[in-house]
Amino acid sequence: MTPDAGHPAPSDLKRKGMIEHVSPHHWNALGPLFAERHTYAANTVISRRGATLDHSLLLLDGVVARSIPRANMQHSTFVALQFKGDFVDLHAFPLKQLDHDVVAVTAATVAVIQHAALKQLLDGDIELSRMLWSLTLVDASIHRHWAMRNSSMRGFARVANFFSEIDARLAAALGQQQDTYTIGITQTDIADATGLTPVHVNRVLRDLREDGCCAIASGQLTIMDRARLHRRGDFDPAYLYLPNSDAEL
Amino acid sequence: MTPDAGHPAPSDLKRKGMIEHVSPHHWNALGPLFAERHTYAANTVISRRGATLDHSLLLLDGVVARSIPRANMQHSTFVALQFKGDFVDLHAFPLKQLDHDVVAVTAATVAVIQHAALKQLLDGDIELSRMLWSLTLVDASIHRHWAMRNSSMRGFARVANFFSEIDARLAAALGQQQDTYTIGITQTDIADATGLTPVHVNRVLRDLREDGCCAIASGQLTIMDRARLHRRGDFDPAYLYLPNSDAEL
DNA sequence: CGTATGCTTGAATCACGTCAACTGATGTGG
DNA sequence: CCACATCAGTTGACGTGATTCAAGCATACG
Repeated sequence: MTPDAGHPAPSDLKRKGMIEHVSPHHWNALGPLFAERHTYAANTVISRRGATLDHSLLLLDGVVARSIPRANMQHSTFVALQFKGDFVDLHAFPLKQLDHDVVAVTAATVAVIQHAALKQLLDGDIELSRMLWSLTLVDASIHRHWAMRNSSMRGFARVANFFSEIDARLAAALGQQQDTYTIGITQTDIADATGLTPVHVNRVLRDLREDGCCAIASGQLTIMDRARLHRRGDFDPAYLYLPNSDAEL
Repeated sequence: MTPDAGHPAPSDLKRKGMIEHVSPHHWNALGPLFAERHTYAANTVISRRGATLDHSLLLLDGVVARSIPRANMQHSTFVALQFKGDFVDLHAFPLKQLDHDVVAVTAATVAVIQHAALKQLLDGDIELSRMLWSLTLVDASIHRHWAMRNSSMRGFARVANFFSEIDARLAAALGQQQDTYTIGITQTDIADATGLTPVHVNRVLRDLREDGCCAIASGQLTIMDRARLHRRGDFDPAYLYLPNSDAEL
């Protein structure tokens, strides 16, 4: 119960973003378990579908995608994007087996936690266990939203909604809303995430720009008119269960 | 540690389907907590998006959908389907707030567990907690697959893959693979689940029938050629993490 | 009976995919 | 340094998968 006492986490480990679902007190216990750091270049595979993992990753910087390769290969679909402060593959702790690839979309640095160490901590801490459970459930909620978005929204609204989500999540990760974010994703990445072709994404981006919603150039996302963007994308952030947010569902 | 001793669960509570992820031993403790039963008529709402729940449901019979209503209303998208043996909204235990509607697609009967009772049990049982965590993670894996399917597969393959999943999950729920299942869903339901229009679903169903894959009539799904269906739908069941399955990812 | 619901089909339209060519920026090796 | 390759982005022309609108036909039901 001693607040903010004990071993301080390494300086690069900020309790910012989705990880805030873990209370400061519990973070004191969890943070120090992230012993290693790793850096991956853009467009490299971090873990492969089917691999058995004995560790999980907390994303410190960059963008990581969970990607399901299609049978024909060549092309794969992103089923989730992770930003700083996100657990990338916490679900591998209970499940062990990955059902998707984990790839670094941009250069990315992660902190590694061994499942053995995590298990030891969680075995004695039912509250923290439930916080981490909740973290994976927020992921699931986002998955549901992605399924909805890519199933039932047309290109224009779809991409608008996608950028609305990125805006909201990056704002949470950085601690404040901004008008421009440096994310470094390409139009092909957006295509993989939205289920459109790169060519069509390009046209939709032009439409969004001309409509005054947002613009993206060389990996820089600029929100030109947030309210308008949300309207176009029919966006309601409730499903993100943002920490420190009093938004009602 | 006493195997299969203690309070027997009510006779309608079978440990069959996804709930098999809970070990028989733990099921002895969990089963009896499902005190009530409820029955819902087809096309009725069980819980609304945004509601705060103090209980969760185990589906005993029928089909239940998790549905995200679109802004225009009128139309909604299914982001998950639940069959017998599935927890419908276990994620409401840690999260409390629902991010989607829960609707009975066919007549459905559920068993109710109060979160208070569940918490009391889980606070003292870290193993069972982790099993239930895993259950929700399998849900998440299925969500990811739905996102992939509805994002990047064309109508024909999409519906073929959808039926492949239903086949595999119902086989697990019933304890054995069958060539025909009585599920009672309409073509409109299939449209909501696959992100196609009911008219197009109708045409795709004709194609699947004429191709010799499968047929669906008055709620009866008939698998005509499973291998062919899987090939057409590019189906690999690994993502379902089926209990008692030694399938590799 | 009439009305509602689910299924089926045709014709027109449109959103999106495909193919292809071209640009500009960056990088590399001879 | 230039020749060349590579990759992200852009745009045009064209084809097609899917939506939309519409009509018709069943079966079930009050």
